[in-house]
Amino acid sequence: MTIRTRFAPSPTGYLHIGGVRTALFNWLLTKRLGGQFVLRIDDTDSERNRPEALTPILEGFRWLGIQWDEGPEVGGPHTPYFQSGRLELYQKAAISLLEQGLAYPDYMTKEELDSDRKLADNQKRAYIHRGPLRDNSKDDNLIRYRKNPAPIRLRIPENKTLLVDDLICGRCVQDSNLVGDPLILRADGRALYNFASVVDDISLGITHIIRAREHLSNTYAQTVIFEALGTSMPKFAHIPVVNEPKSKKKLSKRDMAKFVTVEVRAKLNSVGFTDEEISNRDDLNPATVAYYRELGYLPEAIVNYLARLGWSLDDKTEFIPIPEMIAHFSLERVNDSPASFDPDKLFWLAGEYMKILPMDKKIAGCLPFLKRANLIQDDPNPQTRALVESIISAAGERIKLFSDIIALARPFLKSTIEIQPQAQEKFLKTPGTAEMIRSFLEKVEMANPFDSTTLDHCLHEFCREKDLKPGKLVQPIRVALTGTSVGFGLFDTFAILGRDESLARIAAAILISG
RNA sequence: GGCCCUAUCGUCUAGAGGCCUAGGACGUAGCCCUCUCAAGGCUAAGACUCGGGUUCGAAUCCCGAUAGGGUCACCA
Repeated sequence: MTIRTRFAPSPTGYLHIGGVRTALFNWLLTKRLGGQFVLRIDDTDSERNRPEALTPILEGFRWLGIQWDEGPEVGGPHTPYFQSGRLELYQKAAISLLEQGLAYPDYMTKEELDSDRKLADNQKRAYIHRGPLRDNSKDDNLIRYRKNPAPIRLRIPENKTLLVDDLICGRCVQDSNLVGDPLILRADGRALYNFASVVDDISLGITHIIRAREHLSNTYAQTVIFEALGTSMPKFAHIPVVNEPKSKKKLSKRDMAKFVTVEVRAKLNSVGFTDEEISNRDDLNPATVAYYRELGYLPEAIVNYLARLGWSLDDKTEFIPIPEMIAHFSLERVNDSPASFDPDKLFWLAGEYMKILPMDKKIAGCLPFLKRANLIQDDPNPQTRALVESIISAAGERIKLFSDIIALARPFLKSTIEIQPQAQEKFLKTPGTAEMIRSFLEKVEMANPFDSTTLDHCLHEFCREKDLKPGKLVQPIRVALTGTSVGFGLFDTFAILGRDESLARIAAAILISG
């Protein structure tokens, strides 16, 4: 029997980092063992459900390369893969439990429940719900329900030890007397997540349920449902949660707004997002995948990073391409304790993947960022493309994120450069600089051909003649050519700019300098 | 509060009783290389939560304390 796993997101409008990791572990195990990975949409809560909120999730997974074998848009033998389209299934299952006396209708009002809960709270004990009809005869319960439909609750058996054999947590036990009777179906026939989830897992033939640790305590009640529905238990693996950076708190979907700090906002601004867009889109947030995509992170880096968050290949390997990951992934090497999300390490990994990215892919990745920054046209002509290529090539390993191209390429794609005030002060305004640049300009004008080798030779010769350290000349020239004191090799810079533009910029700098 | 889970450098981790004077990685600091930056090379600081056992021997097993987290919804 092949394994079947699933990931069941609710359509929230964004793909959460923690969720992706859970999905990834499911996917990796499935690929490793050769089975099907199912995407199922948990949209039972109609209030929260917006159809357009699904697209970002699907797009996110596709971008990451995590392809589902069954689910929305790809279909499969168990269509539909939306819980909203499977309501009948849950209703049937709930009624069948009712008929067997394993569930009962509960006519308690919200007010009654609330006051019971409050009472328990005041007495500092856990509230364990037991509806009045749980021990009533099943026939009578059925008659009452038919006459007057009410919410249906599962009848948790008394004095039993509920057992979850977890692939990661080991054998976990819970006294059934400490588990309240969970609601499984609302009076209007809509199922609740914990019930719908089990019914679907059974109907979809899910063999391994890999999910976040926070679901472990739900699992005890779910084991009762599995048993009541007459199927064998799937294998459970409750993976540790992802914590906030440098924190012991869960990286939660609630309260995500706090991650949009001034630094985050500045990064988003720098790739062209307005403050308005940032506040209107809830996926422009470091807790979502879209954020990293918009900043130009390579998807492979995110997958690699997330896989290593809680899982390790061995005692030293950090860089693990996806095929390798699939070949070696195992639940045995998933850690037992929560892990904090570390943006710094993700950033480093993004750079590592960028280093090995072929040039054509690098160009393809950079172009959209240049367009968004209005540095090139929508449909760049061959000359522009060639220029961009030479810039990317000269930038080398300075590009870690695609968005890095914006700052790096700006001096070459704009006809007028802005000279940074500090750079101007430090490298152009110092005494004697104007004269030095002027005489260097005279020498450079003679350079023929105007290429790296000749210019390199020319500069070193000049420095020897004037008894100058190359650095003393290079920095002012760099500022003259690009407006900043950091950038790529000076001769690459000359070569990209070309003779005329280079000479013009140096001449302009002499005026500023002198 | 009840119940459950977890506990190695700031962070991610290796470690399944002797290979551990605890290894790697990110980050940090310093040095080297160098036309700046990036990359690269070298070096440094930096951890077994605490207390009891078990054992010839414990980061590793057991118990307890402590701390953190999760969960107790007509949310998913």
